[in-house]
Amino acid sequence: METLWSATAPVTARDVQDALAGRDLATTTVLTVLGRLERKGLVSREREGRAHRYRPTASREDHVAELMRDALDAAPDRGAVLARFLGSIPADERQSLRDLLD
Amino acid sequence: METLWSATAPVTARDVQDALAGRDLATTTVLTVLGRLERKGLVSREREGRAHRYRPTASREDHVAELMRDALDAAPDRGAVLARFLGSIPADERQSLRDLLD
DNA sequence: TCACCGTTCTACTACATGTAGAATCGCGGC
DNA sequence: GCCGCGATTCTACATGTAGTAGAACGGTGA
Repeated sequence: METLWSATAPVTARDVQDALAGRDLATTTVLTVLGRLERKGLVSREREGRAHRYRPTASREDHVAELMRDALDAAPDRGAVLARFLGSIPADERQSLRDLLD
Repeated sequence: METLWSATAPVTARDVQDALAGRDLATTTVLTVLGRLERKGLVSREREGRAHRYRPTASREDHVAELMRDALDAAPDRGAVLARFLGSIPADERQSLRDLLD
């Protein structure tokens, strides 16, 4: 996912493999993982000639925000969770939140 | 974890088993799970006679808040995540956040 | 037509989780 | 002093997911 998110345009499996050259992965490994990510709805793909181009279905930021909401949804007392969450982040981020809320 | 969080006082394995009577679990099953939760630091226990009493190490709210932070920490652009997060929760919760920030 | 690239199918390892039997350990009653 | 019984520990099996990759297949350009 990091590779897809870092790319500015939809990438091919080959691109991903090249981007992860340090890990020396087989082509099929990359394809398998991309296929699983597609099954999970994290990426979509479109045919381009013989190959496919893969793109994330959501930005990294949207994805993380969704994870945060999923966590929040797991608690009955959402207000209490939010209070504790606010208490656990740096003060300057609390300020950012204030700004964002205006 | 839900059972432990719902309890007002530390509980024994037997208590958990009774609370989950609908699932008809073997005693050892409950003990195994409690042991694994302890290994992961989610519960602590103290001896009481022949048995142990288990308690969550964090409240459900603290736990969920921590999950939210863990998610947030996975993103490079925290501000962007927070912005999207705010946009994805109900308006009245945004208001709660404003109140909490004061 | 044939080699090759990308894809699909299948498979193996490692690990987490849900479940539970077998073995053990210690305390209260006889 | 010994025994039974409840609580614990150890071990084990099934299932699901993630990481990895080989084998087989299908279309396209030379």
